[in-house]
Amino acid sequence: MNGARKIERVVLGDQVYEAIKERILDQAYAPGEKLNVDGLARELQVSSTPIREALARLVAEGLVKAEPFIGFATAPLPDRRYYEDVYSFRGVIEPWAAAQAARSRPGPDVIAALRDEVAAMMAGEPSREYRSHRGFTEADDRFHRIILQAAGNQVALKSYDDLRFHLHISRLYLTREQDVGLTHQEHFRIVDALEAGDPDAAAQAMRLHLEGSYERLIK
Amino acid sequence: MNGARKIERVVLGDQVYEAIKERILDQAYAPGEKLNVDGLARELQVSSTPIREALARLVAEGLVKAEPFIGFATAPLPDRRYYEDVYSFRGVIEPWAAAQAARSRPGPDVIAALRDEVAAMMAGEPSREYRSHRGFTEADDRFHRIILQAAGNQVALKSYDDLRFHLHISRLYLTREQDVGLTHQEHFRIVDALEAGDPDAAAQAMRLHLEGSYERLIK
DNA sequence: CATTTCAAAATCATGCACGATCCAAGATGC
DNA sequence: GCATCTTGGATCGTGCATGATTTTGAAATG
Repeated sequence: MNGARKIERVVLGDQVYEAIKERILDQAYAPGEKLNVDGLARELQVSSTPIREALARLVAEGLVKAEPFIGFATAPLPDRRYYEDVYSFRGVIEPWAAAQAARSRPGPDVIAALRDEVAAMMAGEPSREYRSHRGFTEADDRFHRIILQAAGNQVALKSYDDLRFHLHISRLYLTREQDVGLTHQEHFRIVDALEAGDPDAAAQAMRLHLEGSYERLIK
Repeated sequence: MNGARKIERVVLGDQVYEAIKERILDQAYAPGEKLNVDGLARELQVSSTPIREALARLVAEGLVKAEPFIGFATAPLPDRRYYEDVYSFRGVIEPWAAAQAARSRPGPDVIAALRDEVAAMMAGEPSREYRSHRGFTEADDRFHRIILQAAGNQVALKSYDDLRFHLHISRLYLTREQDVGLTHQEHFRIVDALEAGDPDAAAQAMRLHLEGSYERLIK
């Protein structure tokens, strides 16, 4: 027929979910801060049911913790050990994904999308202001996600998505000015290897990038 | 003070969650079957609120799909492509995890636990009956999980847990009598390599086991 | 006077019943 | 036979009741 636009049926719970999620990612709440259901209901002008549904979903995503008969609270800031584990895990998955992506000979659209994200990261003004940091980390996030997507393994992609939000929170705090240049170089090498369709080079470039990221994170 | 026993706080939503989850894993519902909220509420003698909360959690775990204003339904049976992706992913994570576990020199308690699970799989009578198949797959599941745990990476462990339920469903259907012996041999080799603390042998044994599992699954 | 104890009230999470809204299917009309 | 309308049934959201938790505040003790 035609490319009919889908009538987006809006469920209240979804909107509440997005609203609360954005607040958490924006650091509007301190880590571990208690989330009052009735209070959120009043603030967002809805009943408590959609709030609870949204919070339940956030619990499943790991952004919120729930204690029976006590309530919800934002997830505590992960400890150093957790970041170790995250980067070990990424150090296994992402080089493999980069190799898979290179093997599948990514089309020019994928390469262009990756270069766009790198450009977006470079376009961010060197500033300590919050917004630009957020733009940087979001572009970096999308960069890595595009590669996972190009690898064509939906299970790996989903497992990466589960980590994204946690990383996002930490990276908001930890992006440093002097490290930006190194990050760009590493990203360029990855894109080049993907464009060349060289699996080994792509895996190696990704490995170096993640090791570099981790070094910059923990120092 | 003392080793006070924890007062198990019972939230209705948790019990409903466990009840529905067990039903799904027991194949009480066909894949894709619609889940009526009011019906479940009547069956389980509770209101619709705990039902919806439980279903929301199951949606987040991927066992249930939700469509706005239409309702909940059990997740459709994954297609062949999905299993391909799962085993590719496991083929990356689990050999690495086995190597990590071997490197950390697992204690005799871990080795004993692994041998227990292998014994549990062998103890299952050769039968087509449902219960024994279930026992087999659950022991196999625990076997792999113990190794992920011994690797000491909580991120990898969580990502494996996300796959378990889906695998559980498929394996219920697909365990074959003549394949059991091969599985045992592969498991033994893995345990031996772990006990010897040989990372390369452990990774290789795990790789062979997963390749074998996949071959047996798709034929 | 400072500190602990204990009870009562306020606060909040949880569960339930009801009304509103929306989708699906059968009936009606042309 | 096809389009439209209506009815049935289910989902979604609200308000309220209940029970658990936490805090407040006053009395009692060292």
